[in-house]
Amino acid sequence: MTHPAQQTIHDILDRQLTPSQKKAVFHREGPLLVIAGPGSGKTRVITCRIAALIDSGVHPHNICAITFTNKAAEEMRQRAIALGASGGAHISTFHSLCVRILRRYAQQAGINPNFSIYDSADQTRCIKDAVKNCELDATSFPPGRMLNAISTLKNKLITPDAFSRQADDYFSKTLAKVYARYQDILKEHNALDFDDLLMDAAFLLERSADIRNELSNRFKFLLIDEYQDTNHAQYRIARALASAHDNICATGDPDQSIYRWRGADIRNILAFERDWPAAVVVKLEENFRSTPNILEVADRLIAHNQKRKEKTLVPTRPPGQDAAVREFDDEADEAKGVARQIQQLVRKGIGFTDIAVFYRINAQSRALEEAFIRSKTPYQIVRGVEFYNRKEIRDILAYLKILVNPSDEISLLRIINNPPRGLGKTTIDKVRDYASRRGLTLYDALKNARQIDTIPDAAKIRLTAFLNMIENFKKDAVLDISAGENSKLKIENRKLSVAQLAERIFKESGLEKSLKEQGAEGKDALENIDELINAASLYDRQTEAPSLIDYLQQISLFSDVDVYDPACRRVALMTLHCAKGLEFDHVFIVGAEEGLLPHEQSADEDDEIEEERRLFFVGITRAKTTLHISHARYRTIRGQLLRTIPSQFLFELGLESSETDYVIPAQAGIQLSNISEDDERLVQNIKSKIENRKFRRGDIVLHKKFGLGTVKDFTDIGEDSSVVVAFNTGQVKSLLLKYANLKKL
DNA sequence: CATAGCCGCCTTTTT
DNA sequence: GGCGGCTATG
Repeated sequence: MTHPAQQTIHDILDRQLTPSQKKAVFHREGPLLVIAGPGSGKTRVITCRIAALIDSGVHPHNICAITFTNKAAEEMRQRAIALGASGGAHISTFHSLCVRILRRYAQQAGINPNFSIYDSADQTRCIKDAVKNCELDATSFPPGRMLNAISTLKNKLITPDAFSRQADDYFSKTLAKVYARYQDILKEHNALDFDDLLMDAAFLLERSADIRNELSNRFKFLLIDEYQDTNHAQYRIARALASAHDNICATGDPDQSIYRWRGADIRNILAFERDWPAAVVVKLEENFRSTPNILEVADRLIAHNQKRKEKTLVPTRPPGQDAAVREFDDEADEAKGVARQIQQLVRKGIGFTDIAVFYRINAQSRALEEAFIRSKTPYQIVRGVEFYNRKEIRDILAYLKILVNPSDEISLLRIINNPPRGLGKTTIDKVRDYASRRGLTLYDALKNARQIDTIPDAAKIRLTAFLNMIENFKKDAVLDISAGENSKLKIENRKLSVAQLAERIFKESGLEKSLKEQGAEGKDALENIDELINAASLYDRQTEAPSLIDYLQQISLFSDVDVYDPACRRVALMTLHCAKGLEFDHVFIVGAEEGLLPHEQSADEDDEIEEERRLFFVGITRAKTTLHISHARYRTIRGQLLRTIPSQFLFELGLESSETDYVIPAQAGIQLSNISEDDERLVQNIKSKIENRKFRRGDIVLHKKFGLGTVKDFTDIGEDSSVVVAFNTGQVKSLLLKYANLKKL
């Protein structure tokens, strides 16, 4: 029997795959480890493998592929279908898979299936409460540090109980208490954080042999991409899912492991053969992406990592241009330089889509953005979560979350008096107090508002009105997927789609009115809400069984790269972390300076430096044709102009330093432009910029917010210099120089 | 109870 | 130099 899929897959096999790629694609039963260097066609191997499995008679339903991002999952789905594989294979991230498992087996996992997923802002609120409840000082136990520590524990599947048993010093003991309280708070809110999704799923699978067997037998073939960046919880989940058959195929590259800080454990991939002794190992070392010039640079850099299995990148493309390292005065200059280079590429007929700029930290995007606007270079900043972090978006989403999960106190407190409806702190505190005395959730306490004696009648009426409004929204919502196929039916029964519901809430909650009253100020917000409603209606149309809870959980797992649109003709700007898995013809990496790349927070430990090096390696190996690396001599960090030191990685790439300047070894093949730059001129330039930061009485200055003004006083005490300005608006302000961004005219 | 204005915090990377 | 949170004031 020949069906089209078979034809296609054999075509690809014969014409396009290398022998080692074939070996991975057609490996049938048992564990398989694919160690794939950058640009080795790994993604294609995985999609071909999915197609080949289906082709050989495996039902798509029995295949589970796990990718690193939702974007990668979506792409893989489409590629597999393009190869002739019918849809139906489960392809998603670990987190999405865990959400599905936890919803399906909620009862056995001991959770309510309508759980909210808390992001870092929600987590911060909870941890602050937890620290407060433990009667601790927030300054000695800062929320960020606590959350980090808890996240690390969860990634290692250490429960509060287990941790409190092993805690021996004061900090650990305190942390154990906070961790336990934090978990209780989440439980009370019926919420899980990102790490809980993994931890709860892992424990569920390990505790219940039935569920483990059921899932392992459903997913007879398990494929895990980017295995080098899995954490311990994910490893345990993978092990459980493969337990019935050992048909686990892991792919990855230890040299591209860049998420150690998030709990990723490189030992997972290094120990794969120990965990699955029968594993067949396939190495893909040929690189089909980059020119030998680029690969040489990448190779030379990564060779400096000590803890590494030697691996070579075998180029297959003909030689091209050498990588260029450029030096600039400061970040504005650097951004301008990048924009100029891009214009040159474009003049040669290269499309904006084929160009990307990578940086270490998000804050670096600002200078680039300014330069791109000025040079009219179209760009897209790949930062997806930003949209969902906007105040107005979070507001609407909080209303939606309350509908599915009334226990979600964080969301409830966000909206109860937003827009203002006369429910201030005093009233809310009284309800909270009542709730905690009766052991009720805040939402249930609202239902009893009339019985709370301390609350004045007027406030009782407002509380009830709020509650009625929410209950009213709830009536029209398709909350649940448990209805499954019925949900389309429900929509016919005059239930509202997610988009319609969001729109109704926006109008009837008063949010729209309050934004409109703000006039121009609220204009952006109104547009954002429009965009949210559009995105929701896209969800409604593209999802088989749309439901509010599914929608909310999906967008909670939305990531930065998920917004990257290769089809829009713009230069892509993103962090090096986001760049993983992507490729571009022309790549710019900016800010190759000590403290930035490698980042100062990672400068202490060798392991951390090695990870920074891998991060740079990932960036370099995204480039197909040309690679441009740059650094600036001065950079403004937290409002201060600092002299920088070129990144040690530049020297490892083949740059050597003499006392005053850089010398390029002949064999290194790296061009250093701007080298003839007149140092005198540079110093003048920088000096005048610094000089610009000194003021005298009577100087006319321009401030972004307050406009023109006259300097009344200036105290020059270095970085904390302050300046007193009488603005033409009549206001007299004392401003800290390092933050004020005053322009001398 | 609402609002404006001030203080102090944080800034690495993200599912 | 932005933002949330707190406080003083209306």
